[in-house]
Amino acid sequence: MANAVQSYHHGDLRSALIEAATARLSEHGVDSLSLRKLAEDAGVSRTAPYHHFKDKSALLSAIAAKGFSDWHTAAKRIFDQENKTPQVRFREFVHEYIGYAADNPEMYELMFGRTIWQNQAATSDLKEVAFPCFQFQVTMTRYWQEKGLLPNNQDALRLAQVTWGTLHGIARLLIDGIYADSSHIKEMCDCAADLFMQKQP
Amino acid sequence: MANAVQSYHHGDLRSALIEAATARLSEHGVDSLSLRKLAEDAGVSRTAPYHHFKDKSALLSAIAAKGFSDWHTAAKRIFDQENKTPQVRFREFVHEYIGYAADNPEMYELMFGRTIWQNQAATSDLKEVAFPCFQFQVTMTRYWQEKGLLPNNQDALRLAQVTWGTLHGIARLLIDGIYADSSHIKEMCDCAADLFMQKQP
DNA sequence: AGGCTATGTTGACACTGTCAAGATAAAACG
DNA sequence: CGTTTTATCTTGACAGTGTCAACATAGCCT
Repeated sequence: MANAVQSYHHGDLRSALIEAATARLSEHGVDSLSLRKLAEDAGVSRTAPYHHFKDKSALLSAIAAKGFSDWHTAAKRIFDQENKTPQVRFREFVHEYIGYAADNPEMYELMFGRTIWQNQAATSDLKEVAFPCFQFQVTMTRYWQEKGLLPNNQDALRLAQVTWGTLHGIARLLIDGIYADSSHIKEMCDCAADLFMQKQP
Repeated sequence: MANAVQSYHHGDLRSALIEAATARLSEHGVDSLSLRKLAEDAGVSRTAPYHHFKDKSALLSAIAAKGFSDWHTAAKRIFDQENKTPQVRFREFVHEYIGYAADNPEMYELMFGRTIWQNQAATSDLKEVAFPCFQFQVTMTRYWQEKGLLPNNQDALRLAQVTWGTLHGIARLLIDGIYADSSHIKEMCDCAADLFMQKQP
């Protein structure tokens, strides 16, 4: 029953809420996301969402989970291009990562912001999607180490945390508009890639 | 009149608010900071703070400004130690930066979080303190380039954004508890420092 | 048919930031 | 000194928010 319009039971409120929230998120930001408004958008009463999500944080986690899943597949797509050299793919990955963050600032903020992670507030649901995503970063790092792009004498996990940290940090500086503006994204990405690959062209 | 206790006029409400807010910040986090509670703590009515701060964001900016000022002097202190080699100082700086963030997570979150920066919400007051702080990062980067620690063929600003981005990113991953926990801080710092200095010991 | 469960509703509560209007003290000025 | 201006603080009010409790409805299972 996907199209019930005016019945007592909505039919698929959970999906409707996530969809409305995702739309509102990218337009007005995570701070303007209120359960009550979302409920109104979906045409239900204020407390209806509580039958589908434990609380607001759980709704946000569900949205973020979708984001992680999407990003994970995007990352894999870049990483698996076998017709390109590891160097090229590495550089592409850097650009794509920052690009994703710059193009979806509110989603990125939600996914990697404290809102859903602090105080062990993360749903187990969320963790199940996010952790493989994090883990993939380590897998890629190990590969880049094997290919000689990154120093081989460092622990892969540690190195992954640092390289990812770099991308994460640049992304956040850009998103929050702190001493970095979006007109220099490409230069920053190349600078970071060069720095890591220890190859100054 | 610094010690008026029960008079109609508080005497130095502005300072009292900042002090109370700073204390509450490090204990309960920025999210639990409410103007009303702060006012109550200071023994004044709910709307009294509005005669000293345009709005909540202005109060937060004032606190952050203090944080930037403190950090700036700390950074200068490390950078100016002439009895140590640039290498040692660079490594120390990395450790100090992450250490500061790890020791004052809520303050760091406030200073470098979107709360006070988004939507051009930053007070000019705040900018005046924060920008020299950012600028100092560039100055240091240029110095490290001259000393051969960092690649000399990169634009100093760009390189500063990347190196600072790295520290910022690691700090945030740690603070938000995303795939990095505080028991490996030192290893992560050394890994980052090694990566930058292109010196694998 | 009857009951269980999922889902939706209204009412209520305790919060929040912020504005408007009035009260009071201190400072400035004649 | 008195008066007026200004800075500060107060109460009242409003529109929001997340969330709980109690109740209503509809669909599904036996």
